[in-house]
Amino acid sequence: MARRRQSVTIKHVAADAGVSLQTVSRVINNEPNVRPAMVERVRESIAKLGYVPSLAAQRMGGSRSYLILALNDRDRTIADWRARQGTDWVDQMLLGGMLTCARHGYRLLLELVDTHSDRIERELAATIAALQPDGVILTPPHSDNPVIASLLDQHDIAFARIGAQGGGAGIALSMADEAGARRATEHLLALGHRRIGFIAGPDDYAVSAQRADGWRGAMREAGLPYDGLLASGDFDYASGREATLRLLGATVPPSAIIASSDKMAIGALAAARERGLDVPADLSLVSFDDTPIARFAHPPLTAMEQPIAAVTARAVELIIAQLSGRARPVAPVVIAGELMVRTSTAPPRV
Amino acid sequence: MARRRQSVTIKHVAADAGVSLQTVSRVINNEPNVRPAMVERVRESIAKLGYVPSLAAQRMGGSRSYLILALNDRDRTIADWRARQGTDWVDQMLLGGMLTCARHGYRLLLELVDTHSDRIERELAATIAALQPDGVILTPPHSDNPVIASLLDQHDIAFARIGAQGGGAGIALSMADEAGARRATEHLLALGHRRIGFIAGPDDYAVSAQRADGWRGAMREAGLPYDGLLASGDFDYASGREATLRLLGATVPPSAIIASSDKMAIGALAAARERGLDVPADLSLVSFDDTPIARFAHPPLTAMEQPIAAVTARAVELIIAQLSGRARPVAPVVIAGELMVRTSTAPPRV
DNA sequence: GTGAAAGCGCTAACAC
DNA sequence: GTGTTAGCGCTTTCAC
Repeated sequence: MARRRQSVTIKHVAADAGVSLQTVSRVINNEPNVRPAMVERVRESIAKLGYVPSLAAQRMGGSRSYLILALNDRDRTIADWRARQGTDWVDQMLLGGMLTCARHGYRLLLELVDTHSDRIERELAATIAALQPDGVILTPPHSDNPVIASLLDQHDIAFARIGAQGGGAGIALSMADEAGARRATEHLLALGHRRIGFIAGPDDYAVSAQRADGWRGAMREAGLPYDGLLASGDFDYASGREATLRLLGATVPPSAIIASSDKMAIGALAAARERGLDVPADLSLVSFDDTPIARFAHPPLTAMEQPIAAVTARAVELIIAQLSGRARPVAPVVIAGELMVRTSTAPPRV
Repeated sequence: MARRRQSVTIKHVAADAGVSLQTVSRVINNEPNVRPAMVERVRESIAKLGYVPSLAAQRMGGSRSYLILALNDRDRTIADWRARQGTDWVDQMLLGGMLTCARHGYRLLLELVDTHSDRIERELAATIAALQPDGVILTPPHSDNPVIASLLDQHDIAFARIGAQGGGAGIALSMADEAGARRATEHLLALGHRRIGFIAGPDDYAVSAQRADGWRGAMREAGLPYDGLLASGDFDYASGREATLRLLGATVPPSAIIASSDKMAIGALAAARERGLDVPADLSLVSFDDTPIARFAHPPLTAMEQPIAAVTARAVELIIAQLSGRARPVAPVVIAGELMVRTSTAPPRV
């Protein structure tokens, strides 16, 4: 294999414009100390020759790689891809992240890492060594993993934690999960529901507790009891179905249920059907995430949207801002989703 | 910003193992001319120090970047992401491509490029200059773009063309579109249909013609006419609906329709409903792609699967094989999808 | 089989 | 303001 060389390098541009390499470098990086006339001349040469700097060389010379990693849980991501159920978390991240990166001359690279493994530290260290990313975006459940956070901090890599509470290193970005659950609960309360069940997600996801807190808070404020109305699952279909069967088996079953994921809500729908209950006439259902599956369900599910694209876009912007020397926000950045009201919710039977 | 340096470099390993840089390099790259004992010693040092070579430095020194680009159409991809209809082409590419790349020490990077633009050449040249990928995977409609092919060829970059016919540079990989359309048609013929309509895709996609040919071939072999049974769309919902209304407006309308995409099939479903037709009782429907939307439709659609993950995985393997000096396959590599029979197809009314 | 030297394309540090 | 110098971490070439 022949040595693959750049066809047009900074040298060619420097020669063409009759300046030094350094001046060209300064123009490329929008650095000060270049006369406008020079800038102009260099820009012309760049355009004429079609010069584009090599990412690898930029990384080698300087401190930047122009690479931002989107770290997702390997098992869950692959399982979602294989299942082909329309889970579009990754797509929404790419939508928000790639486009925003591109606007700033960065690239977003998706990386899958094994959460539950004790090898995670070694795995991530290897990725960092190989890629030398300028920034990393952590998604649940990685967002709340202290091992990852301290490793990134050690390496002095800017990082964002999506769905995380504030505190600790990194930029915390929240999708207002507690408020969202509150909003969902209030929607049901407004419809006249009094017994509202809640299916929480797994404990290793911080958002699980946040959502449950929102529901509890809204119930409390409405002066309603919530004992025996909480069940929990693992975000997947089967667990949603089972949790629903448990809730419906109570002596006074709920007239509405909020599930912490679309998939659990679909499981809840199935459970309701098994029990001969009509949704929404006998049981109202609200889900979280608003992935395509929620829209395609019958009936279409009322769902709390997760503004993943917007959050990822913001995460990229904040990382790049931090790279440019601006301070990272201390308080968590909150980007709330909307409640998409569809036909799985209705007033309870009287 | 402080200069970001590698924590463990080839130098550290060389020092630890008491050998030269070159010997370490040889071990990393599995090159000959190193005694087994040396290999062993170097491997131990690598493991002990947790050394991982820097991609950027590997690219700078040698000929490889260990990067493979997956080139997708920008507008269509973004539109699909925004629509959130469960289109999972990108996900399936990542599933097949990322995992296979990882297995060989490569990374897959998704890149969106504007197809229709005349700037495509410049845009792609810039991407090549910046990233210096070792390989590129072209997806429709890029697969059939001669400008892209010749540019990659010039730069001596290995590339695969998914959904392309053979001939020309690059590795052609086909999902057996003609055979698939034939298979879909035969399925309907076996059910007893005689008038089978076909909604083709847009002309700039080579697969459009291939699929139409498969349908025509099967009809011809069955001794059936197909005049007035062909309509065409742009792969999207509205065009599928309109094409169906046209086909159903004929004096002797079809009893079955094959749509060249899931979205057009959903449009066809809507059109049938508008005309008061029941699917499958009055009209059988088969779609192409088998994205999640086909499964979630009512009734679930019989669909020709596109084995995108498998094809992408194969494309990565062939590109890496070519990089290692093996010859690229001359004939197109064919990976056929299966016909997923669901409840949108049934015998015609007698 | 192994090592020393040169260079990939770029930027940081420093001189002017 | 601008140019010069010295690397970054690796592979290639060529000598031994």
